[in-house]
Amino acid sequence: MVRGKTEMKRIENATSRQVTFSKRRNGLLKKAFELSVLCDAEVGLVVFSPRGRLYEFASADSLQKSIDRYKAYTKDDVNNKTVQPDLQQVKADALSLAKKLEALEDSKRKILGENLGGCSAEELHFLEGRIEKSLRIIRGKKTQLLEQQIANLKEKERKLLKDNEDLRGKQRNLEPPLLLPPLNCVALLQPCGEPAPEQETVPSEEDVETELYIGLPGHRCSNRLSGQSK
Amino acid sequence: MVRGKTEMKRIENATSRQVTFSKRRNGLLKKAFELSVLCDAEVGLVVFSPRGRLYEFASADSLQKSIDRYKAYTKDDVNNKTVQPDLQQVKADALSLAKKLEALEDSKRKILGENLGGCSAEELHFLEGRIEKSLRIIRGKKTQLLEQQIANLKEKERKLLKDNEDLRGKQRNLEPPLLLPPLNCVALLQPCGEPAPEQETVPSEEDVETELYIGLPGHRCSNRLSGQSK
DNA sequence: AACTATTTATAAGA
DNA sequence: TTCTTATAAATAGTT
Repeated sequence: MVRGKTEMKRIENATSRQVTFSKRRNGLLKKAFELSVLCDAEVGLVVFSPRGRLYEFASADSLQKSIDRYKAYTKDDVNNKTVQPDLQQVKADALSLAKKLEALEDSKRKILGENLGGCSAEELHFLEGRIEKSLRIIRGKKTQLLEQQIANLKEKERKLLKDNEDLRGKQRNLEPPLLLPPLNCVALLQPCGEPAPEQETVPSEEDVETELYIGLPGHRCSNRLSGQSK
Repeated sequence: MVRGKTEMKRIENATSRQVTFSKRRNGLLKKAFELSVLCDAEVGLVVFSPRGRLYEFASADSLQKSIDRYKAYTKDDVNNKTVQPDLQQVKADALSLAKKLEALEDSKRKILGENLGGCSAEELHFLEGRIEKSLRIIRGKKTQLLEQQIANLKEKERKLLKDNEDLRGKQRNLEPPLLLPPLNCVALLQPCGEPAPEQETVPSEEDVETELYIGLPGHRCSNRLSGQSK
């Protein structure tokens, strides 16, 4: 918000995070209060600091009252207490996971070139090597994938060309040629707008194409028409 | 807050109150979100408009989760002042952590070029860019670090050379010169007495300066000496 | 909803 | 933590 916009992501430095938390928590509580007073709204707010401390605000008599109203509003009271298997174990698990997570996050950040503050030259050198290797692998994979795509496309193209060839062959057998070039302008324009299937033929005469561009600016039926002209 | 501070009391005009409610509600929700992201805090917020409509925000998986945590927190506080999160909470936390961990591990693997099986070409391209950027950052940091080391070493070298020089100077004072080239050199060299090794005497006409350069190749005392020679 | 003059909030530094 | 300060954000009143 100040001295350069702050990125909307977790503040890495623990101290600034704590300071910012204090300030913004106060700001938020204040805003909540103001909203409730100015606009006569009921506001309930809970904030848990990263270290588990609770801060709350309620414009109603109590936060519980707002919670109850919330429950009533969402009309569910899923508040059942089940058995308590060993809590200690689960807590230990969670703690361990949290530690792993933090270590992993740190590692990832370093790999991505963030938060390199405490790195020695050796560490940086190691990272560099690791990342160069990764880059080679990724590029290789990418190239491979793209080549595969290209191969697929070529194969498709080949098939389509073959199909076209076959179709053209059949059509020649069915339709004997009707018209000759100079006359075909009239015949050409008439059928435009009718959804004939895609056909492609080799345009042998230059005048045909020219004729068509002028006749139908913007919606050249050239494919179909030149096809039929044959 | 603008065009004259607004009094902190209910806005009487119903329309302004409604408008202000909209604006400030959004502001409050935004602030709540920012606090949770920037400071890694758990925030739960409910707002009921004067007409009873509900607006809510929760940084946790659900607002219910934050409410539960609130309950657990306050209950513990009442009971024994010890933060003892309930089992459900801890289990949910552990589950959530485990999921995050898995996602992060996967992400890191991909960044390191492992496990690229399911990646699309776009994804690979993105990874590539990300990693190139990282490589640039890391290399930059490394270069910077190495340059710093070099600078430090040079500084040390400079100091050592100076110390040497000083030591040499002192020594000259202690040991009267053994060789007495031209007369004027006697006076000159006395304060600059030298332990033999690098002493060459090539007395010539413009002797003084020449004399000195030769005497201390590389670390000319010329300043001091030539100063004296004047 | 958009604008804009001001007030607030707040990041960084002391 | 608290104060200061420069600057980004929020927003009251207006259109």
